[in-house]
Amino acid sequence: MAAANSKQHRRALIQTTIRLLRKQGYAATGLSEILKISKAPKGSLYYYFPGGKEELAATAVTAASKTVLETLEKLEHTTSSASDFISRYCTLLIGWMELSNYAEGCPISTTLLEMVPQSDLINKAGQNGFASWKSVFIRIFERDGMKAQEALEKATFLMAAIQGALLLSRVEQSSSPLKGIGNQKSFF
Amino acid sequence: MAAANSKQHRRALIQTTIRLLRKQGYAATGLSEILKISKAPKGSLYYYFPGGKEELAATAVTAASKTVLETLEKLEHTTSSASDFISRYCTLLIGWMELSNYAEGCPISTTLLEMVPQSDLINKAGQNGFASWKSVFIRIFERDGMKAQEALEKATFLMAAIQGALLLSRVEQSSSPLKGIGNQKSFF
Amino acid sequence: MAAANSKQHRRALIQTTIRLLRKQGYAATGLSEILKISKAPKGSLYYYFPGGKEELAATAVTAASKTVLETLEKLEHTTSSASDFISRYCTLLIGWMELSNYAEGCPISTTLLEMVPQSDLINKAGQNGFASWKSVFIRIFERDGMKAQEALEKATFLMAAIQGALLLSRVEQSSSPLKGIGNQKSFF
Amino acid sequence: MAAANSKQHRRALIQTTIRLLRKQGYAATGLSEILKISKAPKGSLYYYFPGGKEELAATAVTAASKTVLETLEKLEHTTSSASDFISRYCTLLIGWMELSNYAEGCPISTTLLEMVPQSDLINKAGQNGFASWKSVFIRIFERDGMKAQEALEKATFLMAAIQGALLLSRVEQSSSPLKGIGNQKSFF
DNA sequence: ACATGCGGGACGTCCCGTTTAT
DNA sequence: ATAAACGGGACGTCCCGCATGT
Repeated sequence: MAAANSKQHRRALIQTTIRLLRKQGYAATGLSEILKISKAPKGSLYYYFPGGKEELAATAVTAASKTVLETLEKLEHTTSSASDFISRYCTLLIGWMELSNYAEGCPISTTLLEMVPQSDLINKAGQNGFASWKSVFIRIFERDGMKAQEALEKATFLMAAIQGALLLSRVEQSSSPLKGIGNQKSFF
Repeated sequence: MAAANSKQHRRALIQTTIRLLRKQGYAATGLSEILKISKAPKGSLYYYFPGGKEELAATAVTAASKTVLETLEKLEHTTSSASDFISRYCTLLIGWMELSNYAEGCPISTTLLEMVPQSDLINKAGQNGFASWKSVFIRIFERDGMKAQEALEKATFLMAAIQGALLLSRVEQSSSPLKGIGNQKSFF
Repeated sequence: MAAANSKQHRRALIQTTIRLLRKQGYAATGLSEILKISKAPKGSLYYYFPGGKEELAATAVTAASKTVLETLEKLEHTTSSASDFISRYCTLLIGWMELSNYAEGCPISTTLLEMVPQSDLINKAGQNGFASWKSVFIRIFERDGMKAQEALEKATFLMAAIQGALLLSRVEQSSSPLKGIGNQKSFF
Repeated sequence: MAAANSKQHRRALIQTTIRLLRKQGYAATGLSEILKISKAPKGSLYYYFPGGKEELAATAVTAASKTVLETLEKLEHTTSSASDFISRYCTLLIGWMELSNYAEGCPISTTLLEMVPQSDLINKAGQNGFASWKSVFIRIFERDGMKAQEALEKATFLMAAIQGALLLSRVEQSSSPLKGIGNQKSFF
């Protein structure tokens, strides 16, 4: 029954791509590797993503961003202060990093660093993703009574610190950079 | 006389690799591309770097790290407070980012994100590089009278913030994340 | 109402195929290219031509041959001598070649050279086409009072000369081979 | 011993390509097919022909042209009149066509028809080949006492007739078009 | 009758990173 | 210290089934 798993291949393709991009980045991830793991036929890939690897990757970046966004929003609704939000988010990240042996950090940053100068499509996807996360951060700070301008600055700063900590954490194989953010009183 | 430009080829190879890794990362950088730009003969590459691409890249990472370290040390000696150091460093980074149209951020982070799970050699080179930079940051904070433990934490945090800001800056094509760090009073 | 442009897609498919085969030959002409240009849906192709690409090409060869035949017959009826016929035909061909910048010669010879050893269908279509043209040539010579046997030989020779001249004309990007035939007194 | 068959692979590649181009044309001939038959490693192809398929094909066209040229020159030196030359050449061609079951005509015309509008390299190779053959034809006619201008015209005409006859011969699976040229008194 | 969505795998070409032999 | 030669795999995309509409 072909219709049954109609868009199943498409989904599998995207999910597999998200995983591989997170681990290896764009260039190191072969289409054939994606195909093998996702068990999707090559023809489907070309059918769903006529733009080939680039389009698939951009779609994966968008999808991964959305997943992160959902986590952030859930956290937004289950915490009451920015301080609480930050420390709980860091705890979450630390858990993931340790679980994956510091192999899986931000799902999109590797790909973005590689591809921003080379693919508008992926660049756009990344910008949108980052912007959507930042919106949550901004709301968090505003909820604490901060003014718009200051909240924006703090949010940007927080995003940078987290991204950087994930990067360092990966390279140093240690969660201490992330711990540093959780403890930091710097944001208030 | 081949001996004249004896190690010239080696140098050219490394410098070219640094440039390309910074822009495109590891996987996207072809050996043939390096060869063409550096004008080194193909045989030389394997003569100087028997470990092939991986060894060349690790060497490039180390060399690039050293260049950054020298910049940091120079800054260390021409500033008197951590606050001054940070703001001047950010100004420097902003200048470079704007000059390169946000294309050239940290010279090694892209490569590290790609290769840490796959190459011990490169991973080590990156860890050493990061550690050497961090040492400077620690000294900066200690010079301000901070205690060792606190200086370490601040230094780690600062590194994360800068790395993250460079990343965001590249993706968003804007220097505002870097500006945020310069203005931030968060480190004190 | 689908029936309105019922066979329109079929026609478009054939006409597009004729054009592409003339320019690029069989193998270089992709089904997807034909589909895109003709704006016919993929399903239609296999509905009208269950034999796929081969059948479509054979149909196109037949159709193109018929168009040429009609030109020849018109010329047959508007000229009175073989000599006149030949020179007017060459003038016609020269005009087309120059107009298309020597890109469009015989509409079927490229395809035939490629496919004769590989497709009976296309081979047959080509043989029929050539035979139909030759009939006109024969009649032309007989009209001049030539005997059947001699007319056949002259017709074959004339066909060869024209085909060869079109080929040379294409390669040399010059109409001089065709001019040579027009001036030739060789056929009498 | 790799050095022994140093350029052997190169030679094999070219010879195989000549054969396949003659039979199937350019587009239908796959690089992998060439590789398999010639038993040359894939890397060698790229090494000897950095321009890929196009360069290989152009080289093959040139080589094939030269072989034909040598045949023509040998014939030039073993015949005394143009008439003799033509009839002996046609006899030769007829023999080859019948031997190969009308599968192998002019070694380069199929490729040229396909590629002239698409590859300058191949176009040039073909033009040079054709020109070199024509030179022989011209000398043949001049040797008979013909004036330069007339010899040129006759030579062009003869080339066209032969090329066309080979084409027809292939399509009609019969050597009669070639026989027609041999018998023809048209050239004098 | 006609059209389409979706799927399937085979190659095609390019080029990469690497040894072997000077 | 370098040239010559190698083999593997990347990505693209091609031509073609079967389902399913309408």
